[in-house]
Amino acid sequence: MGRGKIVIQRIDDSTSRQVTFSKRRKGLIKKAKELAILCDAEVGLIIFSSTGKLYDFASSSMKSVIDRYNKSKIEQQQLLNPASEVKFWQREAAVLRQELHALQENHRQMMGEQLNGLSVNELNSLENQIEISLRGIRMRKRNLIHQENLDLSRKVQRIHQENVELYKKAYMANTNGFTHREVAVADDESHTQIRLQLSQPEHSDYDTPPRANE
Amino acid sequence: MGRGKIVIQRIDDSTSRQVTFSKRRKGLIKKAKELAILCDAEVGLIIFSSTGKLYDFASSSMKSVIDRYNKSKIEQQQLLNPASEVKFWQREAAVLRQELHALQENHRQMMGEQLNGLSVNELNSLENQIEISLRGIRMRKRNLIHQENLDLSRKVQRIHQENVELYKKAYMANTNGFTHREVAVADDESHTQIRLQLSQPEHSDYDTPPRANE
DNA sequence: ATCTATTTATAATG
DNA sequence: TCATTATAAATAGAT
Repeated sequence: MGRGKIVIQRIDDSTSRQVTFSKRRKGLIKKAKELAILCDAEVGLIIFSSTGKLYDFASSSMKSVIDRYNKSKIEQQQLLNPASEVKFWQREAAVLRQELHALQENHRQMMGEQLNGLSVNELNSLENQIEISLRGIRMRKRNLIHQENLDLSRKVQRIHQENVELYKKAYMANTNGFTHREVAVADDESHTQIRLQLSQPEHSDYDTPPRANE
Repeated sequence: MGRGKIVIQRIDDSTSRQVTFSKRRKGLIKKAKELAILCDAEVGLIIFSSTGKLYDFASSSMKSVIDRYNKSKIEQQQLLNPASEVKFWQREAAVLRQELHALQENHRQMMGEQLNGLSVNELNSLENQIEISLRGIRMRKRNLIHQENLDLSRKVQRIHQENVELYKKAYMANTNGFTHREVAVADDESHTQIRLQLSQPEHSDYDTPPRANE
C-alpha cells in the first residue's frame, strides 16, 4: 500500500526507518482502537522504538490488560498437556520450598538453634531480648491466672450466697408447713445455675449468710 | 476498505462482530509483526475477544515487553510533574508502611508484648519454647567464652614460653659475647608452637626449659 | 471460507 | 516533520 511494494525486513536507512516507524505506529494504534470499539474487545498494545521510546495503547487500562493476561496465561497452563502442567506446579513448588526454607532458617534462629554466626555481644543482646520476652509472657500468665482465680472465687461466693438463701427459704418454708420438694420446684430456673457447695457445714447457719468479698 | 464505508462503533450483530473480529485481529497482528521487523521495534499486543478468549503477539516475549513497560512507566513517573511524582511515592510509602506494620506486629508478638489472644496453655507453651531458646543462647555463649579463654591462655603460655627461651638464649649469648639482638634473629619459628603452661613461676629456670605437655 | 469492490494505509516524493 | 499521491493492502459485504 504505497507507491511501491516493499519486503518485510529491517529498513537499513535510519531516517526512513524512523519515518516508517512513525507512520505505521500511528496506523497500528488506530487499528487497535478500531478493533476494540468495533468488536467490543479489550486490547493492549505496547511499542518500544529502536531508540527505546515507549508508545502504548490500551482500550481499558494497561494494568487491567496485563493482569487479565497473566490470569489467562495461568489458566491456559492449567489446561495444557499434563507435562506442562507438571512443570508449572514444579516451578510453583520450588518457589514455595524456597520461601519455606527461609522461614525455617529464621525460625530456628529465633528458637536458639542456629547461633554460630553470632558474637558474644550479639548473643548477649539476643539473650536480653528473649528474657524480656519471657518476662512479658510470665507476667501475662500471672495476670491471666490471677484473673481466673478472682472470677472463680467470685463465682464460689455467689453460689455459696445463693445456697445460703435457699437454705433460709427452705427453713422458712418448713416452719410454714411446706416440704423441701415444693420449695425446690418453686425456685424456677435455679437448676440452670452452677452450685459450688463443697464443704458447706452441715449444721445450720441459715440466718447468718456470709458476704461475698469484692 | 471494503465494499462500503463503516462507522467505528460497536457492531451490534453478534455474527458480523465475530467475523470482523477475526479479520481485523489477523490484520492487526500482521501489522504489529511488520512494525517490529521493519523498524526494529519491540512490540507486545494483547487482545481479549468479547467472549474472553486471549490472542497475543510479542516480537520478543510478552514477559520481556511487560517488564520493560513497567520499568519505563516508573521512569516516566519519576520525570513527570512533581504532583504525580509525589502521588507515586505516596503510594509506594503506603505499601511499605503496610508491610512494616505487619512485621512490627509479628515482632512484638515474638518479643512477648502482644499476648492478649493467647490462653494460659498457649502461654505456657510459648514460655517453654523461649526457655529452650534461652538455654541454647546461654550454652552457646558459655562455649564461646570458654573457647576464648582457652585461646587467650594458650597465647599467654606461648608468649611466656618465648620469653623463657629468649632469656635462656640471651644468657648463653652473653656468655659467648653475642648481643640480644642477634640471638632474637636466630630464634626462627619457635613462636609457631603452642605451649600450655598456665602457672609458670616468674623466678629463673633458664637452664631447665619446661616441655610442652602434648 | 472465498471473492471482490472499495476503502484505507502507506511508500515514495517534494 | 508535513503534504501529496500513486499504489499496495486490508477488509465490508456478498456468496
